[in-house]
Amino acid sequence: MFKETKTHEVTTDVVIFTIKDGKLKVLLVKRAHEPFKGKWAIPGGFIRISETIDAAALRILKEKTNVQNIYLEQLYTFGDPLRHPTARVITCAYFALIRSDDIVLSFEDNSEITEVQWHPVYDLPPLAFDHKEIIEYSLKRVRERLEFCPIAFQLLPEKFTLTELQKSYELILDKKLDKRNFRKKFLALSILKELDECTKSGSKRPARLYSFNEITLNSKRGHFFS
Amino acid sequence: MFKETKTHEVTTDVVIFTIKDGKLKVLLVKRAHEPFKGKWAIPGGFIRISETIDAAALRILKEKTNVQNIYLEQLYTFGDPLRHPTARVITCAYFALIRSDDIVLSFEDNSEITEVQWHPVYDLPPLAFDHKEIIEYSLKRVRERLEFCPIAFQLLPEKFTLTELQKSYELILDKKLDKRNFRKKFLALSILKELDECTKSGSKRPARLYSFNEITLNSKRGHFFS
DNA sequence: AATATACTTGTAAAAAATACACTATTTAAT
DNA sequence: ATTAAATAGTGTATTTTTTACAAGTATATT
Repeated sequence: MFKETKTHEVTTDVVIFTIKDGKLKVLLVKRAHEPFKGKWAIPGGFIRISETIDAAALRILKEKTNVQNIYLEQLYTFGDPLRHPTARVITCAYFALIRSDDIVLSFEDNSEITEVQWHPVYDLPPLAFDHKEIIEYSLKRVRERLEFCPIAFQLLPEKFTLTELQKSYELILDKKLDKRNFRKKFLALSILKELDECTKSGSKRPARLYSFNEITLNSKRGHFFS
Repeated sequence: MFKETKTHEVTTDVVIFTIKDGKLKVLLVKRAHEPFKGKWAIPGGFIRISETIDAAALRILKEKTNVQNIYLEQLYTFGDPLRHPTARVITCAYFALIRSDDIVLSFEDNSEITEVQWHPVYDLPPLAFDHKEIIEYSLKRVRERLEFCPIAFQLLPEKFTLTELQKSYELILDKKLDKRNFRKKFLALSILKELDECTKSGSKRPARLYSFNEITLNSKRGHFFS
């Protein structure tokens, strides 16, 4: 199919999750050019020759969201020769979790992209390349991580209620959890700091606010220790 | 450090584990050329332009061990620009578990390699590139897998005793396990088939032989279901 | 004051993990 | 034939973890 002399191109694609409007969403960009012109895709780009892969993924993330210092983990490297219709492109995929609040989506005008937007992960448009598979696999990985490591806090604001925390778990795992058991388990982990504040009662009974203690995330297959 | 026009090279390296002489070992090759001439390294090679990454890893594995149909899982992609002293080489690392018995190590004469040998994983020689890190990370991953998935059977012969199975766990986890609890847990999993045979008493009391029921391994982050 | 809504809390049962010591079968030596 | 040495095999009690499950509390609205 390809001449053996042709070289590989190496990219990184970043699946960026957030919670917004009570839904779990991923960031997608609309492609300006062929292949897959007009189709939605995960943000990505070429890895520069003197840049680590992590740095490339961070750069992509920052270009689109202007966010730094977030949880970013290498997911898997996808390299089927047929994944790109006209070239051999190996992509090292990452996933990230961010709070969507204080984020302004952006893209350079002269770019490969005509739009940037959050899409509900359980209701995605048709995607370019193998990006559907990459997102599904990301979701699987995030769920695995959640079992061992409270990475969901990356999706929450600094101060949050236990109900919000539980909701983020439910969105990711896509199932209901028992409220009392959830709270019991989390409080036992002693990674939560109970604050002296409550929600300013948007309505109804105010809820206690919590924040996370500093925890150490090891981003290369992040397990955590408090 | 590199001109941005220079292209990446993409390789795959495979950490191959086995149990031999009562020790957990990895397969290393001695490099014939610079860089790291004469140093031991994990077997690896370039990914061909129309080959999947999995296929490339299998090819490397087969070249050195002539083994096929074994557990092979993508580990991580290492891409520090400084990991190779003179080029930008991104490597997609895999690990594999094989039985060393019926294996004849081999390498082509006109090759990059002057020797192929098993080395105890807890007593490694100095290694080329970042291969020490890659092996350490493999070991971490194998241990993680072992918690959920009895991949250790890949290291055992067709028929084995429970003591041999336990020993393989102890070698990988590098700690002693309780004999009764180990047996209880494994028998409860009902993935073992008790055979009507016993060891032909090399000495002492003969031990019951078992084999594994067919289990499905999902090699892309293999979990298993019996 | 009554009502609606979301917040908070505890206990009992089941399941899983752990700790722990003796008997059984064989070979080799006397 | 008896004994010693080596490895195989087995069960129970305790602790820990997970699960299931329902009623009272604080605030805002009417």
